Amino acid sequence: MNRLISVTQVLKEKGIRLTSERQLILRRAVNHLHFSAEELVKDVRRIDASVSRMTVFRTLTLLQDAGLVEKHDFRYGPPYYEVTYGKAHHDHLMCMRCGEIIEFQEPRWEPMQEQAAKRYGYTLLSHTHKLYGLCGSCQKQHGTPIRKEPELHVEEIVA
Amino acid sequence: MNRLISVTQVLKEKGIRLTSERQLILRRAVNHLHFSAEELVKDVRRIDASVSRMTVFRTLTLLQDAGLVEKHDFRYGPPYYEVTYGKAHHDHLMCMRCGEIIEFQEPRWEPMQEQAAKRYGYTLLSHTHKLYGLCGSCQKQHGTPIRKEPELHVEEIVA
DNA sequence: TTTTACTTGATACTCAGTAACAGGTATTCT
DNA sequence: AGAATACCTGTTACTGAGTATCAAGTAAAA
Repeated sequence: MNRLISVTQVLKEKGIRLTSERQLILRRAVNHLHFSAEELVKDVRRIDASVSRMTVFRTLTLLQDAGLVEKHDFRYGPPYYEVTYGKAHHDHLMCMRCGEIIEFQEPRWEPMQEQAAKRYGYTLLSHTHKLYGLCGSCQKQHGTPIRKEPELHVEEIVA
Repeated sequence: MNRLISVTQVLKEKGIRLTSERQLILRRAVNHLHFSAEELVKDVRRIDASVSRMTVFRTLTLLQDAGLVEKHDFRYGPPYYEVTYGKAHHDHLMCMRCGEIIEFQEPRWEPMQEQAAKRYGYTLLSHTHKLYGLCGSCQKQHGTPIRKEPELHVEEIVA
């Protein structure tokens, strides 16, 4: 499992220069599953404070454009990034209380999505599918959820 | 179709004071299908400049908490808000080039989502499902898409 | 009528980036 | 090797989308 090496390989093939800053950023990124941009900045700068915030952001968009990293807007909290290179496409399930994120695959849905898009004359290029709920242990703990939902739903939980 | 009246009804029932500012904001909100916060601010202040940006934001979160308005993070552009009160749940299909947003219903998916969540011990409370692609007329217009996708995908389009 | 609770606008701040630009480092060309 | 070019980086400043604080105003309740 040396994802880092194959990622740098891909960058080289795309003619993207692999500077020491980018190497460090990549090394830190593959080390997290889901991370916010600001988290990555802190993480990188803790190791080498001379790397600027800008470079982290720039590298992040670079990697996104190269299709190696994906950005996910979850409903709660900041956007999360994820190194998707070498991973199969997957959807996300998030616990609204503790914030746990689970990745799951559901390939059966893809033809249906394709079909739905086609109904409106669209060609489908990508999609995001996110489920929100309560994980097993959070279901047991009553009280105010950390990440609030519309009243209606909250009532459902408490009941 | 007087959605405004029933919305204000709901607010009254929830004990939310219906001030003149909130009334104006609501009136403008139901007038748009999808709107960004900043758009709504401009729209409201064009009519009554004494209403502050803050009040618009506060009202927006108020309405979200009451379950009357939903916020959607699309991959391209700012977050969009939508008055969902009185509308059935729906998913979204967005054109990556022109930004058109189509709402569609796919109730057959819901039990499957329920099931996926259950597999991980989760109780499902809500979900977002967004499809991205090119609409009919944008498919014909070659050239650089306005809203860029990872290289891999763009190649697919052009090919 | 007075107290209390809710609303509002002003100001300042945060978080997640983007833009502009000058200086530095690689690459490539000759 | 040296010059020209392209690519990278850090600094500073800015924007967009909000959040936090607070004082003043307004409405509701006691």
